[in-house]
Amino acid sequence: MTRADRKAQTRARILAACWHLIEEGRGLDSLGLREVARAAGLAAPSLYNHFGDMESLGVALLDQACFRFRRWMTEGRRELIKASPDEAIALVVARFLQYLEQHDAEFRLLVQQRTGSHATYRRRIHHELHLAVVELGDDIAEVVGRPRSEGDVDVEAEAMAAILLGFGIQALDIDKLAYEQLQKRLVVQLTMVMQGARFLRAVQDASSPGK
Amino acid sequence: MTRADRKAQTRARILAACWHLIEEGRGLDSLGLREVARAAGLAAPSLYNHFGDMESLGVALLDQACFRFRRWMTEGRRELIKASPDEAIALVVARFLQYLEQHDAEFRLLVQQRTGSHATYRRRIHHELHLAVVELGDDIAEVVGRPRSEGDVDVEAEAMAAILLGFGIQALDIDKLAYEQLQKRLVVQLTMVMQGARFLRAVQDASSPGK
DNA sequence: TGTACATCAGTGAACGCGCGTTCACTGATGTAC
DNA sequence: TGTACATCAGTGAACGCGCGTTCACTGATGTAC
Repeated sequence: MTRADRKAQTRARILAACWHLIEEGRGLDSLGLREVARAAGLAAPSLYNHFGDMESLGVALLDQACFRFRRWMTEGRRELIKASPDEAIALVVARFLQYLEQHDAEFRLLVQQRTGSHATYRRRIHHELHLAVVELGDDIAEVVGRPRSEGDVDVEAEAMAAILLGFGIQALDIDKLAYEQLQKRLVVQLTMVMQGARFLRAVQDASSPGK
Repeated sequence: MTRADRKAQTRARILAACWHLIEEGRGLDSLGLREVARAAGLAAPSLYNHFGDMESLGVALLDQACFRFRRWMTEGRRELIKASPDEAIALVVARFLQYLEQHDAEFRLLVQQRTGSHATYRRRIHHELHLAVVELGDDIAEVVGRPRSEGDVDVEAEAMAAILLGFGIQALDIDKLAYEQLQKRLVVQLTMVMQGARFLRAVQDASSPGK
């Protein structure tokens, strides 16, 4: 095993140690250098061989979280675009719920830092969420069989994303019973957006007929 | 001026100093005891005459923020319940935008701590937001002229609240131009929810006719 | 293949600093008689 | 109203602690000849 391999391995061990701490409920802001080093089985100064400072460690963690989130949501796209509108909502919800169950620490980190004190982190997350919204908009355009004219599907996708995020944030703090009730409401709320968007498109078509 | 008055005054000065720091972009987690004392013109240990520890200072700040938010949103209710559905959305949006412009530091604190590491803070904020959602649900029930049966207006209100909060969070980080574009989308998104909810009520009435 | 040298991941000790909190004390305000 | 005492908001000094970061150093790995 080459030296570069060992280094990459140590770096991965550091990040894994961070995720372990985060899964125990810690936030990015409260992760201490020595604490991370200890959890990774290293002396404190060794971290500087892998990250210039604590901030770039934070960036690395957020990049991981963003990447995994988007990959997770895009992996379901193939089934999505074949579905009917109602099925599509069920698919998106199911996929998102799975994500929350399997990656709740990452999700918590994302929504925490989305409103955190660190502008660099915030911007990165906003950017990634925006990309996710656009992709969801693409899928909606497919499902309803429309070209994505004037970005109006993005408006619909953004509303759905806000509802999904709001649900996820609430889900971080509730027990299983409340969770299942909330879940039913989530589907209803997304259906409201979908039906409302359909209504608005119909109104728009009526006012400017013949394309 | 009595001694109790002086004490209350000092307490208010401490809280005001905190808000001043928060308005400069600071978060609750990074507010230091000495820093707050300095900003309030006090020696550090004096804070302990007013707050048992830093956590209860945080609670006091969040209580202020929650109280002002709810008061702000409920003060507009009188006009709201006389409005038509479309007017109602415009009124809610206008009121919320005013709140954001005039209390953006408080709003930032609320959404930060809603997902923060401090469970006490989170629960308090969830509770207050839930009350605000219920009140919005009451107003919706008035506007659409329905009894609030089975809490379905709450589902609608919750969706709208999620969209409003999502907007507010994005608004914390964008320039004026993007803000105005986002604002138009906000109205459209809330309209989607409203129309979608109306559609779902119609479906429900059709499937169980005669009450 | 063997040797001399360069690289560099990891280390232990130390830096200055601010953290939240405690303590004994001061002195003005309030209270009892 | 005057006096003796109690209360208590505010203070300066000190507590132990962990923070992020720097530095000179070690020793194994990699490289050039």
